[in-house]
Amino acid sequence: MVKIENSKRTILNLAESLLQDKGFNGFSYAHIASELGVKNAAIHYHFPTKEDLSIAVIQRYRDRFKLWINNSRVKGLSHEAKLDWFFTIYTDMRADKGKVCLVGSMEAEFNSIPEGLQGEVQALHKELLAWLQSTLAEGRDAGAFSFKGEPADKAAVILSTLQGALQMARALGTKKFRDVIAQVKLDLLSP
Amino acid sequence: MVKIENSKRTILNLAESLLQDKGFNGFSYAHIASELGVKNAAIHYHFPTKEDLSIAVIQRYRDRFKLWINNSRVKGLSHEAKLDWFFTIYTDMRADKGKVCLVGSMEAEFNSIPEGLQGEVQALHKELLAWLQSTLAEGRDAGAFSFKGEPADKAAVILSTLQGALQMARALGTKKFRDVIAQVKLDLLSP
DNA sequence: TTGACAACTTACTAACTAGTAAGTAAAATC
DNA sequence: GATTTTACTTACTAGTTAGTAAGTTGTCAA
Repeated sequence: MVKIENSKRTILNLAESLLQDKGFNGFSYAHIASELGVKNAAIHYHFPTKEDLSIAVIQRYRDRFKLWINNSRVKGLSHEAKLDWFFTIYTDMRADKGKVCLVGSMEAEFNSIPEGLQGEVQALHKELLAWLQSTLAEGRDAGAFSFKGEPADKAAVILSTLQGALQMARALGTKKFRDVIAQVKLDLLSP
Repeated sequence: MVKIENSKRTILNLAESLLQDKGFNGFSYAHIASELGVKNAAIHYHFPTKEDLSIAVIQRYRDRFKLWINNSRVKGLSHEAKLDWFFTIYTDMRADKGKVCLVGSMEAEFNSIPEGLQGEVQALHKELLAWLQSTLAEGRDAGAFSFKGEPADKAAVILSTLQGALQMARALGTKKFRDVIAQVKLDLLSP
């Protein structure tokens, strides 16, 4: 018996990576198992079903995001720096083998993923939106951002843009992605 | 032999619908065949491989879009009405069983679709961007739109937003989608 | 030292996948 | 009226899928 340390975490890492790379219908237990050098059944031992595994990936991501935004390092940033921090989450994904955000990946195949997973995706999307909304609201009140309309709507626009731009970059390249980020900031920062 | 009139077109319609609903990895020849009341092999007769079929769907969509934008009905519209026409393409998709745009669907699973299909998706995305870019440029020159930066970048932002918003709507509902459209227009139309 | 448990492997199933080859019947062409 | 072509069906293959059941082995606690 070859022991892999922290199997559960390693499986989650690989599953997250595959979800962002190929989507729910594009990856299999065989992919994970072969990459890990174990048999399919070993994955089923830790996560009985594909739904269980995918849900665990999203839940871990939700926990991680919650930790980040409650961390004093992020809380202490200026309004503009908070926004930049959020954007780096997406630029980092793009830099990491052209990954796409989990939410976008799973919403694109929303109608062919299990119900429990749909619920997790919905919850994550709401949490991302909520943070961005309040960050935009506070930033505008403080004079750091300039935009018309409701912070909730502007947050939905910006999050949709980031999600779409990561996908666009797969066909049209990273330069296009960077241009989008720059344009979003231009729209938001100058008066 | 039960004859289906215009089989080829009917198959393309169904395949397009399935691609927008479940994505490339989420649909099979069996889905199409059963919906059509024929056997799998009948689909293979018209489109030998899944790649052939998917490419044909995108090519037809590209032709359709080219026809639309060269049609005098669209060419004769005001700048604002042109933008509204473009937005209705997406609101219609949302209204039609929560479909997602072809480009977004296939870019989300870009790394697990055939190469030839990737090329078609890329070509379609470029064509959509090109039209939107020139529409934005002309509209701003004429004083109908107001935005900072390059039309090419603003077009990439708006297209990414629409693409992301259709996906977002699957988890968060149609109201959120309409809010995004309204916000994009607010950002673009008022001075 | 024993026995329980964790973390696997082996071996399997049933369903589904894309794709093929050969046959058939109606319709169009000659 | 004969022949070819079109649009299928039947029957199949080889590979992949998620998932299960039973057996194995190293580790650790009592």
